[in-house]
Parts: sequence; C-alpha cells; structure tokens
Amino acid sequence: MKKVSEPTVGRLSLYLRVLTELGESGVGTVSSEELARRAGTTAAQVRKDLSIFGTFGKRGLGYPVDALTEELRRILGLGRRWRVALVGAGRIGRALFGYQDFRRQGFYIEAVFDRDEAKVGQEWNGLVVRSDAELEKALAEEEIDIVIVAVPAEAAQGVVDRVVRAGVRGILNFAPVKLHVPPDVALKTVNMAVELESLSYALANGLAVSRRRGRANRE
Amino acid sequence: MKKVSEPTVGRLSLYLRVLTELGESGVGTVSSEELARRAGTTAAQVRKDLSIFGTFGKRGLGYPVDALTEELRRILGLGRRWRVALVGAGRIGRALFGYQDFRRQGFYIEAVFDRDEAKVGQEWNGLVVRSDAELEKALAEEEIDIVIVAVPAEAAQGVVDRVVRAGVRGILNFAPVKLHVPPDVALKTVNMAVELESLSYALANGLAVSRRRGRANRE
DNA sequence: CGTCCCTTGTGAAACCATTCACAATCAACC
DNA sequence: GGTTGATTGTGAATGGTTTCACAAGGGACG
Repeated sequence: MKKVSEPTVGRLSLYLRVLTELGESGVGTVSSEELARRAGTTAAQVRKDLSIFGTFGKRGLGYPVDALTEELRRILGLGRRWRVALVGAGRIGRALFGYQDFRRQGFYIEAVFDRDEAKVGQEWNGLVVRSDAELEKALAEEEIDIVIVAVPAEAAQGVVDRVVRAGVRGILNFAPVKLHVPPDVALKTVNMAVELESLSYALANGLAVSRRRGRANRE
Repeated sequence: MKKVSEPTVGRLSLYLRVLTELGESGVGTVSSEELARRAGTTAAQVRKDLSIFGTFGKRGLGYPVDALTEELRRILGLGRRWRVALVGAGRIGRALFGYQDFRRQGFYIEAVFDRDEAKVGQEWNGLVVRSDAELEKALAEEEIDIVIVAVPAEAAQGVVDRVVRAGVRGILNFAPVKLHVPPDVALKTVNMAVELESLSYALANGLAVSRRRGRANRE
C-alpha cells in the first residue's frame, strides 16, 4: 500500500460521516463529485484518497455507499471499542466527558484522573475521578488505548511523558503547547488559541492568508 | 509583503507563546534553534516564517525576546479586544464559556445564543443567554467580530449562513461538519471526531501515517 | 581594529499534496 | 451485442511548503 498522508486520513473521516448520512437516507450509490461536494473537497481528491486503499467504485456508476462505509470504518480502525482515559478534570475535561459524542464511533472514556484532591473521589456519571498518583497503574489495569490530555499547559509534557512510559500509544492533547513524543506514539493536538489567533490574523490583515490554489479562505 | 501561508500563521501563535514564556523568565535573546526546539519545529522554519514579516534578528546573536513578542502580537492582530459571540449553549458551548483562557489574548465572549427556549434567559456569569431569533440583530448591536459555532452538525450550516449575512467575518466551528462560507469570511474548524479517528487509524495501522520528512508521528 | 565564531536571512533544491486530463470500464438501452 | 453516456482510476503536471546550504553580518575579545 502506498504512503498515506495525514490530510488524507483526516478526509477519510469526513467521507465516512457523509457516507453514513447518505446510507441512512437510503442512497445506494455516490459519485466522487457528490461525495466531494458534501465533504468540502474535489472529486479528483476523493478518487485519489480512496484509490490508495483499493478500488471501491464502479466506472460509470460511482461508489456503493454501504460497502464503502464499511470499508472506511475498517480502514480507520473503527470496528472495535477504543478505551480512552481523560487526564485533567477541569473545565475542558468535564466538557469532553459530558459531550462524548464520539461514543458513537467507539471511543469510550473508561477513567478520569486529576491531581486536585478535591476532585478525586467525585463521581461522574458512574465513574469515580481517580488520583493522578494512580495514573500509571490504572492505565495498565484498564488497558487504556488513548489518553486525552486536558491539563494546564505547564503540566502537559509531564503527563505525556508518564503516559508514554506507561505504554499508551495514542494521545489527544488539548493543552495549548507543542508536546514531544517518541516516533512510535501518535499525538494530535487541538489548540484553540492557535485557531483563534489565526482568525485574528485573517481579520486584522484583510483575509490575506494564502490558501492552496487560491481557494482563499474557504474550508 | 510575501504571501503568508496558513501553517505559517499557526506557527506564529506557537512562537508567541514560547516568547511570552521566555520573556517572563527574563530571557533577553533567543536563537532560531532554541525557539524552534521549544515550538516543535526547525530553526530554518522559524527563520523563514519570521523573515516574511521583516528582519527581527541579529546575526550571531539571535532574536530579541521582548521586541519580537510585541511584533508577533501586532502581526497577529492581538493588540485589540475581539468581540466574540457563542452560538449554542449546550455542553460544548458551556465548556468554552467556562474555559475562556483566550481572554488573555483579547477574545471576549460578549453574547451567547441558543434556540432552546429552556436555556434562553439563563444567566451565565452575568451574561443572559439570548434567543436564537435575536441573532442577526444582536450580532450587529454588539458589533461582534467572531462567532463560535457550537451547535449540532445539522444546524451548523444554517447558523453560519445567517451569521455571514449579518456581516460577521470570522467563524470558529466546533460542529463536526465541513462548512461553506464566501471567500471573504475566515473559517476555522475544530473537529474532534476527525482527530480521534486519525488516532484510531494510526493505532490500528501501526502508526504508518507518513509525515513530512519521515518525522513520523511527532508533532 | 582585526580576527574568529556564531547566527541570521535567503536563494535554490527537495519534497509532497493537489489538480489535471484522459484512457479504461461499466451499465443501460436499443 | 453494439453504441452511448457517465464515472472511475491514475500518471503527469502543477503549485506550494519545507529543508538545505551558504554568504553576509554582527559581537566579542585580544
């Protein structure tokens, strides 16, 4: 299989969402054009992305919605239950815990940690907030696959180091810092400050940010 | 001035954060190398990024921390107060409202909207949740610069269309869909589902996602 | 004030993702 | 079963970002 770029993987998620909707409304087949329109990209891009993993379409017809949905779920590793732990029971942590829309895709929060003793012991929807001190032990016991880091910026790298040492290979970081992990650990960062400041830049500078192919500031 | 790419603007935010920290600990000068290390990129990248906006460093010495901090704040448009509105008072909306770490950079939430009449009228930290029906009028009255969209996926495009028609030029979207806006509107999307599914892909496929220059899955 | 060492700024090269363009293929219909 | 119209899959072209590599410049110190 060819190399798969990060942007491609991101788009697969978007395709999957669109396909799921289409499937629910009973559509049997989509063209790359329609799929692209709904996912916010181009038909050529859709075909390129999918062709990396195999040939799923029929020329002259398009892609079979249900089969492609299944295929993408398999490719993205969504066929299983992912065990997630949340480190940091502050505002962001609580919000993520409350949201949990991602349960539908198989991401289940199985443990919550905080270093504030006042929060430890609180019961969140049947789950007891655990002490930071138990982190390593509990990650192993609960067989956690993915850790969500929702601690203050200063504490984030420390948490990540411990979590990595405990064997976790997937990290989703909400702290507004660049974190360092070994090459065999997957790290994704959601940095709201960066997003807001990009908006600020765009607004302050007359939206002069260059986008690929002059598609200006669309997404 | 040359064209400024999206990734470059994002990195400026990161540089700014690092510089602020350095300034607070009394450091007077940084090399591109040190700045790069702390921001998670390369020295050459730092120099290229900064050189777009001018020459701020001294050869043989490095960059003056305080002066560069000010310069970046100016470039990013952080010298003023940005008036932000939050549309959607659900879990995510509430979390963002509670977080508000970004106040420090001048982003102030001045209004909250929801279409659920049960939420309308609630007082959030001195701010009354307003009805969705007032949206257009209130955006103009409050001179809102940036709207944060925190509504369900199905409702997001509708909200965006109204907000754009009301003259808002900056949108930060948390709904898990690709949104369409005219070229003169800046849109940034934070899609947690995509991030989680990218992690899932990486974990399920032995971290085989190609990153630029084989830097594998670091960030 | 000359030499040395360090670090910037930047043109050129390398690299990678996206877009183009078209041959190959399939269903449908007569 | 041939013809038509549509759409995929993909090699080549394009365009943009990152990295390289080095000349230019500046401070420090003798």
